[in-house]
Amino acid sequence: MATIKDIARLSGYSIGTVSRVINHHPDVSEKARKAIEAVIASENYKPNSNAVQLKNTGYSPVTVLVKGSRNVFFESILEDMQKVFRENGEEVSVAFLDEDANEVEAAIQLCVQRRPKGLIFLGGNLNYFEESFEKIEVPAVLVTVDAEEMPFENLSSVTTDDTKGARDAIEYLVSQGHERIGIIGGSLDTDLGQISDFRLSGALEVFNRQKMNFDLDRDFEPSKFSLESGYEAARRLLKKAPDITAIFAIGDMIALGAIRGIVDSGKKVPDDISVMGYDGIEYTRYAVPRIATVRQDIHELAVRSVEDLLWRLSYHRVAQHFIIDHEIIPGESVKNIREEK
Amino acid sequence: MATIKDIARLSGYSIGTVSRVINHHPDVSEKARKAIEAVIASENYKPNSNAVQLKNTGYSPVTVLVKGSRNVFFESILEDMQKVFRENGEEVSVAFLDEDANEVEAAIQLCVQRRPKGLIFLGGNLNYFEESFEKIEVPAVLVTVDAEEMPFENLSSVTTDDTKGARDAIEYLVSQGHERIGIIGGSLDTDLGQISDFRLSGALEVFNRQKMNFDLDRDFEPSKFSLESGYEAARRLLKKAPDITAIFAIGDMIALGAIRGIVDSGKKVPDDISVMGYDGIEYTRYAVPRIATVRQDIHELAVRSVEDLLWRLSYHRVAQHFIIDHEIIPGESVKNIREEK
DNA sequence: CTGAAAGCGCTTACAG
DNA sequence: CTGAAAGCGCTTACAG
Repeated sequence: MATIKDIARLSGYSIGTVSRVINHHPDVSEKARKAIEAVIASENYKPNSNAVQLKNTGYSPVTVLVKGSRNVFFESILEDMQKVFRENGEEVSVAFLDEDANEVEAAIQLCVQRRPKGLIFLGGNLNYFEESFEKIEVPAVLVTVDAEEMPFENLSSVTTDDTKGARDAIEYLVSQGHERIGIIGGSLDTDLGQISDFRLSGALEVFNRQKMNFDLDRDFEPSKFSLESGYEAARRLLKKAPDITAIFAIGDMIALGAIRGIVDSGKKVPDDISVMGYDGIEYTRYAVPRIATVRQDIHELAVRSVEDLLWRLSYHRVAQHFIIDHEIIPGESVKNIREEK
Repeated sequence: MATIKDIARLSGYSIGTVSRVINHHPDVSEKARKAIEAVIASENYKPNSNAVQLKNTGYSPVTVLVKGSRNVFFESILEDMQKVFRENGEEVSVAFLDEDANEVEAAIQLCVQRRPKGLIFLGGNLNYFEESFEKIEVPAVLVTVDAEEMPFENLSSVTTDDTKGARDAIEYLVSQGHERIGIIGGSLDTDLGQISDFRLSGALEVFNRQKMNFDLDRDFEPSKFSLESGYEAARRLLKKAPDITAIFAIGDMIALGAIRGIVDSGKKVPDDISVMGYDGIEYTRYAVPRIATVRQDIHELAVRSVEDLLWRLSYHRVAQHFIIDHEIIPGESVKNIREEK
């Protein structure tokens, strides 16, 4: 494996000069540059990144911390992020965490060991950030949770407005004539810190404002963002609240599991129960029935996050907080029951 | 950020001794070990991995190269792999490639730049391996494609028998009374090198052996492993071959897309058209209808691959080739049309 | 514009 | 059992 020394020897220049052409320093003669580039090409030489990083104050590539490894929505964003990194010639490293891991502690560990030059959190819990993000010094972006209220100068965030998205979802169901609506997803025993908390609270807002009949004990079932969990939750919910006409699942994976749960309870979607999801993963457009959902702009979430980080890596920009649009996508899974009444 | 120098200074020992306790060398006095470990703990010190790797002949963590970034089946395997790595205290790095990228060239690049100590290929094309795998010197495992025939001593493989799996799938459809079967997935214009090629050829074997009515031009449609591609392929296939009673989609994602395509063509699954998938991703068990598929043992694929690599990293074992079981999972998406005749 | 030299944080023979 | 020193592959002032 060729090293910088080999290139120096072969080209007849010193390793210092070789290093300069590698790093595109201006102070190199055209002649030297040409000669050295030729040798680099013929040897198929690439700098050993360990050595490079050791010198460059020890910075390794940006790391994306993905919270929840079977999360199709996150995976879609991740895919787009990688494209943007690639286009900009930046390496990325990806680490997957459990859905209920403490991502900030994991990031601190990672900073100590590998010294990434930047971090992207795909999913996160604000409570963990509040507790210990101060120990992180590199530029970071929190994606899908708003960090505007956090007092950190090195933490940007890119999100949709989950509270409003959930409000819109419930209002959409109401507009279709639904008055008894159940909710699946998230949990009640956490402080306001995660996506699910915001979506839940948005939904509750509408119920309160419109003085709708909604009882947390009866009309709500907690669920993780998984098919299995959505399935079980739907079955439990139907037993507790047999009179609901619609279910708002706060994630599309939950909605998919819920639909199977509803069917296995002997009911039909949407004839007996309408189902609305959240996120807008690709599969909602192919399911039978097609699933109504709150679509987030996945591409925009990815591009904004990566570009913000890249800018801050190169220039001393301050962290920013972006809100990305969402949109209600009607679908076959929600029935308009207005006329029936 | 504490360095080994700080630990040496604080503990009163030399950096050499500190290094020895970090790496669990035997030749350290109990007293020194205790003292140094205490300082390490109190400083929350972790070795800078760039420096470590620079020295250790420059080896960075194992890298998993995932071919196709929206591949739910691969993602499930990846998840299990990460668990096994974690249990064994090994770091992993993940890189995603396009479905039709040349994974071997990508790996060569990666070896030059980052010097991973081992590689796992999640998906791959044997033709690329044949062309250039010889340039790779670290231990590697190819997962989901059999490399038994390849002449490489540092390449293990862990697969199911895709040819046989496809044979079993077709035989299952035949046992349910289907005689006119269409196939979606893969392509015709490649040499035998990828998963899709093996599955396709397994299916064709049965058609030939049983002298069934099957015409590649009429009864086959190429497709990538995606919802969209499966959808389009199913619609085209139904136009060309309106008399088929079943479709074998050589991947579950293709099957899911195909079902929507069938429905949008005005037909019902399974009443008009039965659909059989391949892989056994979680969602097949939650879809409506539940999807009949060839289930691969995802957990076993993951565990075998990682354990084989870890063994070979520590001991000079030779590469091995494992065949993992598969099993036909009946499902609501396939109708038994025997009695109808 | 170029080279010689110091140093990034670590490991590992080599002495003792 | 321990320390001093060389060296991994690179970058970057410092001279010239």
